[in-house]
Amino acid sequence: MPSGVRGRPRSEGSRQRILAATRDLLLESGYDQLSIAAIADAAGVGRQTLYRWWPSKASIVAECVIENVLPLRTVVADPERPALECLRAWLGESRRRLAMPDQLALFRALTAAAASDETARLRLDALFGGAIRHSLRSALERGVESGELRADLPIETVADLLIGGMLYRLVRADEEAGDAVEDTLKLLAP
Amino acid sequence: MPSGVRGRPRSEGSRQRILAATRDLLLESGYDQLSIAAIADAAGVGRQTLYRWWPSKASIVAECVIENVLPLRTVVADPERPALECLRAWLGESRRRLAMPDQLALFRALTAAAASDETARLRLDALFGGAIRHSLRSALERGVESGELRADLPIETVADLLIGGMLYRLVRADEEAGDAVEDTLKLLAP
Amino acid sequence: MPSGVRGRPRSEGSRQRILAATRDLLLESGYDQLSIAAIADAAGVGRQTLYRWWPSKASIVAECVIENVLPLRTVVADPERPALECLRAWLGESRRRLAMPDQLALFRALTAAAASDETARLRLDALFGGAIRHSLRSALERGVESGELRADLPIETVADLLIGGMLYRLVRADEEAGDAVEDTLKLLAP
Amino acid sequence: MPSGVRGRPRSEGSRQRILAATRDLLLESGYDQLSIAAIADAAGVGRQTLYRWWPSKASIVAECVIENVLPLRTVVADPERPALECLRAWLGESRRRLAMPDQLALFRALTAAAASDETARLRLDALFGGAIRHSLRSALERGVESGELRADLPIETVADLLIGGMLYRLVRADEEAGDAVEDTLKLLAP
DNA sequence: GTGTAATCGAGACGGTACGTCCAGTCTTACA
DNA sequence: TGTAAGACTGGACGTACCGTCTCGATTACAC
Repeated sequence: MPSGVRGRPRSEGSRQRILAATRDLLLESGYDQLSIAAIADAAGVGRQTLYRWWPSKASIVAECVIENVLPLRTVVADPERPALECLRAWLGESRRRLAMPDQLALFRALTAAAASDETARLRLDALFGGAIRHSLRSALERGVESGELRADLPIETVADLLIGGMLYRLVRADEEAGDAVEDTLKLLAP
Repeated sequence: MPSGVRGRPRSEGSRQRILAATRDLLLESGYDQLSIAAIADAAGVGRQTLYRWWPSKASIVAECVIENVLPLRTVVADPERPALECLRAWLGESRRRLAMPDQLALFRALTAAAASDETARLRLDALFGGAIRHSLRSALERGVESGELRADLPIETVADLLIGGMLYRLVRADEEAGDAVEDTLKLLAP
Repeated sequence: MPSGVRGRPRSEGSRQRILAATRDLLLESGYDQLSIAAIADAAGVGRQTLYRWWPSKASIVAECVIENVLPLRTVVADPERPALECLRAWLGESRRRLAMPDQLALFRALTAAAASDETARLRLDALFGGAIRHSLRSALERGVESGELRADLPIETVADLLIGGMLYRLVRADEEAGDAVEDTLKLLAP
Repeated sequence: MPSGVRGRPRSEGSRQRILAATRDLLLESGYDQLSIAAIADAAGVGRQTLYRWWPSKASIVAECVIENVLPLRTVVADPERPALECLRAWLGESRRRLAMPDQLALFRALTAAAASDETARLRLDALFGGAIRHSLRSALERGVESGELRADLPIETVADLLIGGMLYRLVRADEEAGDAVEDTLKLLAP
């Protein structure tokens, strides 16, 4: 019974080293300064190996995110805890992350990647529109059911607004004033 | 009494031609394809003139926005009309713009610029955090006063969420479902 | 047993085209007008290929000479003919060459290159101090042995003076008077 | 009755400062690195002032030589001393100068200027073909008259060879062996 | 074992854009 | 009018990457 695979197989070690090198360089110097040649050199890998497997710089970065190589473990709402508490935790934790220079730079890099490259946009949207939006949505639904949140809450729209609010902080230059977390929750309360 | 100004003054004509050329090229081919050399050539200007006055490509783009060279005339809430109507108009018009490929590409370019360049971030934030936020805030305030909106509305936070909601659409890959405009307004209603 | 050679080998064709293009441009417009970008364009070669293999414009010119790409085939003393006749031929031919505008411009370019660039100086000296000086020296030695020239002739010094005399003509502005060839030979006669 | 000269007269101070600055920069970094903008800045002079009075970089350098701003005081044969002694002094002193790195660099700069620029060639030839050649010629003539040198010495040709011998040392890369001074004199002896 | 085939590292290739430097000109205010 | 200052268009410089290509070497499967 013949196998369908001929020739030397793809090197998993190289792939891992490429993702690790991308992560390091991205955290060091940001998305714009990241070059494919530098990734290849840092990973000890031929340049063609990168071009063979990824169509663009942005998609390598996106794969780093998907593979959890980049420290982007998003706060996922815990289905056991009350909805309001979940949302408060997500809002607060997100804000804390964006106050850390490393994480801020990283998120900005991802935003730049998504804004300029179609492939990266698709992959990143799969993450944010998938994992994050789903967990937010479920927390909102639980809140509505339990009466913690307004009964007429437009779930989809609110989830979009919450994620957008995070995003807006990335491209803002100044610091935010006031207790945005509680203000946001007030909006959702009955 | 000697004047403090020596030497040939900066050419306003060159500056205008640079901004116009930047606008044209940006709308044609997008932010990533935009090169400083191409701007200089299209403007009939020496390359050094660009480097003399702007620190980066992104900041030229930002100045285009500030100077209203780019067609970004934001919908400013009309202080004569009812607040709710103003907000509805702003939300609807913003969504319509982002449905137009040209405008979408342009906004994405600006987002990429803001995400990757400090100078551009400062300039763009002055616009969005200035003109747009201010008009949204005043509309929200009028709405609270007139009773059209909830009395306990956290103005600042809501303005951030509304702008963020717009921004999130830029980096999303898929289409939005539902009547987001009315859903958003429902959130703010008493 | 692994070979020590890795990567794509240097393209001999590109090297040849670069030297040919340098020759053409040099004969057309002179050394000062010669630019690396123009060579690269004329040779249909990337600019980096030039910088990869040559440290300076002058050393490319020098390599042209070494490779006999430039029409510098020096008059080499024929060991069969009498020494005096050889020297007379070399002196006369050299003078005739420097009377031709093309050859004069070319020699001036080489002199400028040697005067301003260390690499070029080394390479050109290998030519003049090698081929030309060697042939002159052997002619002088034959002349001394056969009695055509003074027995006490300081060979090295005379060779230097003869080459120097040629060189001096390059940087002189006015025309030379008198029969310099015969005068020079008279100096060397017994 | 008004003078025939209108407007502000040429500033002699500026001219002096320009020549001084040219000398300093030339001795520092060589002819190729010398730029008109740098001269103007170092001299505290407007760039236009340079272009108004000199046609090229090389001609400024040439004027430095003519004005003895550059330390090129050539050994002029002393008419009181015996001819042979004069020539020996000139040959030795010239060789000593070319052994000093500063002087060598300076002479090379002048050679490069003469080889690449018509104006500089004319001006420098006026110096070497004027002052130096004249003094050499008169020393040779005295030597012939006094019997110190060969009676049939071709004065012009020998002067050319002596200057050329010096010149050749400029563009040579290696060191010279042997006692070239005495060898040269031997050639001229009866 | 002995092909056959695809991947690997390395690195040169033709190009594009960068940001700097300088050339030579032009336009101010001042002397 | 000459001068210092300094902005202007234009263009070469040398560097950094891009995406492609061409090597020898490696590593699997198929025969």
